[in-house]
Amino acid sequence: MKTKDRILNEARRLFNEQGFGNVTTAALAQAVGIAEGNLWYHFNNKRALVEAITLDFIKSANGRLELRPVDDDKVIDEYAAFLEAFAREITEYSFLYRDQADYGEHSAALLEELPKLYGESQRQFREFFSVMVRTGLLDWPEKQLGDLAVNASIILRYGLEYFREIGEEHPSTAETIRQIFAQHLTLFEHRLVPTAARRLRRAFSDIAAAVEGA
Amino acid sequence: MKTKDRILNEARRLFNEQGFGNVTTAALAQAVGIAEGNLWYHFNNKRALVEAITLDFIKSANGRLELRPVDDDKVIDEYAAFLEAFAREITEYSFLYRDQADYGEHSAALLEELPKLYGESQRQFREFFSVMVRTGLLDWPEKQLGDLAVNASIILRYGLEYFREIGEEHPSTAETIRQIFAQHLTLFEHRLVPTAARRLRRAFSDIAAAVEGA
DNA sequence: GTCTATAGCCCGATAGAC
DNA sequence: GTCTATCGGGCTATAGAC
Repeated sequence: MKTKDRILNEARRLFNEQGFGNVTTAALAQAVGIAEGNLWYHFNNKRALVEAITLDFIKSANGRLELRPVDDDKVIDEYAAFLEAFAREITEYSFLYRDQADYGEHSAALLEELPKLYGESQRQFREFFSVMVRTGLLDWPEKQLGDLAVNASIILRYGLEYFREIGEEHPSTAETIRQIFAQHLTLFEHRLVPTAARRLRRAFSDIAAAVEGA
Repeated sequence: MKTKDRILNEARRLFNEQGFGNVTTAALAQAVGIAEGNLWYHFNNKRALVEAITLDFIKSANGRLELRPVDDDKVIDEYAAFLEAFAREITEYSFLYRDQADYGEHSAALLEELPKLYGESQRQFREFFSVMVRTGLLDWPEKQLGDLAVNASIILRYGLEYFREIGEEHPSTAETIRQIFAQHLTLFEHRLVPTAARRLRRAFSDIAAAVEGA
């Protein structure tokens, strides 16, 4: 891999792990295995790292948004695949949201994209739920699917932080991911046909394993 | 107010607003209206500020935890009062959770207290829901009240951040508070008797107004 | 109890050799 | 494309006058 990409990967990893402000450029250079001055050959300043990672994030999010329900018979599997992509995205780019106060304003590219990303994301959740309702798997008033979509987003978006905060011991990240998926499922599991609920819970284990490998 | 208390209030306000790492002691001293060196007379170092604020937080949280349902006929009003206290606490001490990576380890006092605080907090939610179920206001399986309590905690704890992130324009903090209360209500509103739902929504407006004044 | 002056450190970033 | 050497600046914290 090119040095520039190694820097970006390591920066994203460290920012997520320790917070943007807590990662010194010296530590980043050391982690990459290059001299600190070499960073400034590839990027003008620390802020430019955020801009570059943001571009990757937008690409990743737009790819995830394309995961729509296409086959009614497989909506549960498709939903599970979508959740996996969503969880990956959240874990891989969490510092972009979390540390905004730290690195300052979002890049212009992200500011322009954000409202669309959030709006589309809500619509994406609603679409999956709609298909579940239409195929008789989920019993939920169409009018209230929007609220359910918001609640699901929040649980998935902040679940990792929540379980970290409450300090429960977890054997692995995979186990925590599985836990927030299970938690989001409790939002509507009581209105889901039992076979669908079981299939989702089974799918979550696979997702958790896949995310852990990342 | 004593200088020491003015420092603590201003520090908590600035930390919440800008993040612990982004508040320089020079800026804090200026905001309080004292010389920077004077800070180090009252506190040994920046970290000591966190310890002191933590003690206030523990006191506040333990006070909030005492809000239990006592009168079955007034459980909705009591629940609303509890939510108000919870929202205040979250907004007044949010940096303690959010910026932990920034200021390092929690104080020993908080580390010892945290598991109890979270456990009691879940029990508190469950108790209110239990009374609603017992008095026929809420139709929910007793077994699944724990999940509902977790979901409610997450929505209330991270709702402010979520609505800030998605960048929706809000006329005021009070309006956002009202919005996260309404959002958490959608978790169980469809199983709540209509009169109770209406009373809660009305109570939220009062809460929002009260929090705004803080 | 509050102030001024300043020490000492670490950070992000630059210059220039190779 | 990568390195070493170093700078200016902002930060936390100390010393000591008042």
